[in-house]
Amino acid sequence: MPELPEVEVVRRGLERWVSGRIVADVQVLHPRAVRRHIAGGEDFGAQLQGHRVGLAQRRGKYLWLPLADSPSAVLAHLGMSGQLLVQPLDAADEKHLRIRVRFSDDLGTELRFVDQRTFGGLSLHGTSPDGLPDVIAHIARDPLDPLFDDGAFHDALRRRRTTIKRALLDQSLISGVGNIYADEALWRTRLHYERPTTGFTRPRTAELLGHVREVMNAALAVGGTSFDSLYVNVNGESGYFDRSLDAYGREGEPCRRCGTPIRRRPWMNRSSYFCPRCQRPPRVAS
DNA sequence: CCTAGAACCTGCGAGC
DNA sequence: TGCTCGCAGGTTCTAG
Repeated sequence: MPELPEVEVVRRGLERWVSGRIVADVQVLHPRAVRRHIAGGEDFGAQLQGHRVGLAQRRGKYLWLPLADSPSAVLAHLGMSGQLLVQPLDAADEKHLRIRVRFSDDLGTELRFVDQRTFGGLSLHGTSPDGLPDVIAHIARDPLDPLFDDGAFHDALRRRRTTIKRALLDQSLISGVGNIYADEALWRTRLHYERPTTGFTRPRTAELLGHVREVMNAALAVGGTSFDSLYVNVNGESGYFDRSLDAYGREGEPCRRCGTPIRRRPWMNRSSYFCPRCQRPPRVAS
């Protein structure tokens, strides 16, 4: 489910409720949840035991917990339906509870990875000197990262022979953008999702990036309050979804700029939402 | 090398 | 009621 803003909310929750604690015990309840940990669930738990968790980090939609005393980290991806929850020890197990992590303190809470569709998962990996888990070296910086290079992104965009929404979802070009925020940023920029990237001008790229950042920051501002409790709740519903979306999920509803009904088009096994008047398709679109 | 499409899962709501 | 179909916010592998 989650895109960058939701994952960042989770990261903050982990930093507050999990960082600094020492792992006592790990239970892997579904093998698919650790499939990226090649050595398997037993090994995953054994490797974590006794280690102190460092400050939670994030790049794009990936987040990780460095082990304070080793050059490795627990990498997490929420996939489509993943949640990381901090729950009281005696709370009933969630239906789709996949991994449980207990700590050697008396705070009375544990970390749970819950995931219905099992596209997400946890795994342990070595980290490079800058702290990045080695398996996500190909993931680009995200647009909220101060070191994101707008000029390099523009150049890479023009080099690609593809269309703009595909490029926005390509995590090796720019990370953290998913289907919702792609549609939202494109609506704000008045760009059709099938616009070829080749002809992008510098100002157009700059405008698009500006809107990507705006929509993410807006979502972050709303969702950022939901972790201020005992629970690290990711379950999406940052509150932003219901109220503030201009394009995504609004098929048939009037465009907030021009009143034209928003359209939904099947696209890459999912959907694209756009205003047919504000976001004109390219002339030679297929 | 690059790009487009399928595959990986489970559950929910709509329609018959 | 119960079945099938379409749909869900992601990533990765493979075929061309």
